[in-house]
Amino acid sequence: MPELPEVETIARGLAVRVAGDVIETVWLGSKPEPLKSPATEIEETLRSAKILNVRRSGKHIVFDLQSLGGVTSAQWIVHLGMTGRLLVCSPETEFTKHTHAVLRLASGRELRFIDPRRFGRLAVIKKFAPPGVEPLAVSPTEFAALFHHRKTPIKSALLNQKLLSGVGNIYADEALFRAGVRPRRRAASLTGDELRRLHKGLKQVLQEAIRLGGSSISDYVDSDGQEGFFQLKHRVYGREGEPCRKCKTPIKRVVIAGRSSHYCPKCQK
DNA sequence: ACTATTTCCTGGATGC
DNA sequence: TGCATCCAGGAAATAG
Repeated sequence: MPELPEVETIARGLAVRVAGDVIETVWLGSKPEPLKSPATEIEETLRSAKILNVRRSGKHIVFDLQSLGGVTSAQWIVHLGMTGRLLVCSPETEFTKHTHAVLRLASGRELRFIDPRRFGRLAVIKKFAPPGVEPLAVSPTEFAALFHHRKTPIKSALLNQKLLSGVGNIYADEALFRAGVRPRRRAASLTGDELRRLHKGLKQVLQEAIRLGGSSISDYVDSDGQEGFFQLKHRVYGREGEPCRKCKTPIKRVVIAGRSSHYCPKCQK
């Protein structure tokens, strides 16, 4: 389940592999396609475009494109959803089920979009702007202001992409543990000190996860097929009933807004 | 303007 | 063993 660190890892890997390459042909699978822009618009924008760069914005992968003559620029936006993958491979590689898009590159390779659960989305746009602020770039003051007067549980607020772009279920739980704050606490009820700890904890957990190549839960792998290792460092996520790494109290799991949330009842207030 | 709930989607895990 | 049911969750849509 790609969140910010996983998307960052994938985007970095893709940048190394396909930046500078040119998209020759575009194939989009039969309906229902996971498209946010009309299929013809995606085809026209991608065909004959040069990939200048690949990067992450929130949970989105942004391909910076330039038309062959260098006349126009555009962006191809890929959201991986839960199970989306972008694979760089040779044309001989066997076609796996749930392949929704195939780009033939001038280098002779293919860039394939595969997504069994079809929560992923493809779009083209002139200039992408994420809905919220970047968790790794936001200042402590800006961060605190996001939660001012919000009655929703802090866990839900962290997941709200209009506030912060890129935080998902794993890293929200992990950041709350590091801050010592329970997920059900109303966002507005957090003290200045708790907000500072949450801001610091979130940044730390995201940066450490990026360093370890993300968390490999279910079938996540990066663009090289490599697994991440951050799942070994999880302190609460997926550890219901297991002892807290700090105080040995069994980790609790509750459901908040339909999302499972994990916390230590002793370390988090 | 917010907040909460439902829906989409498939594969793997679980239960009888 | 086999079949049915449940569960995972990002984000959009819907309801309150």
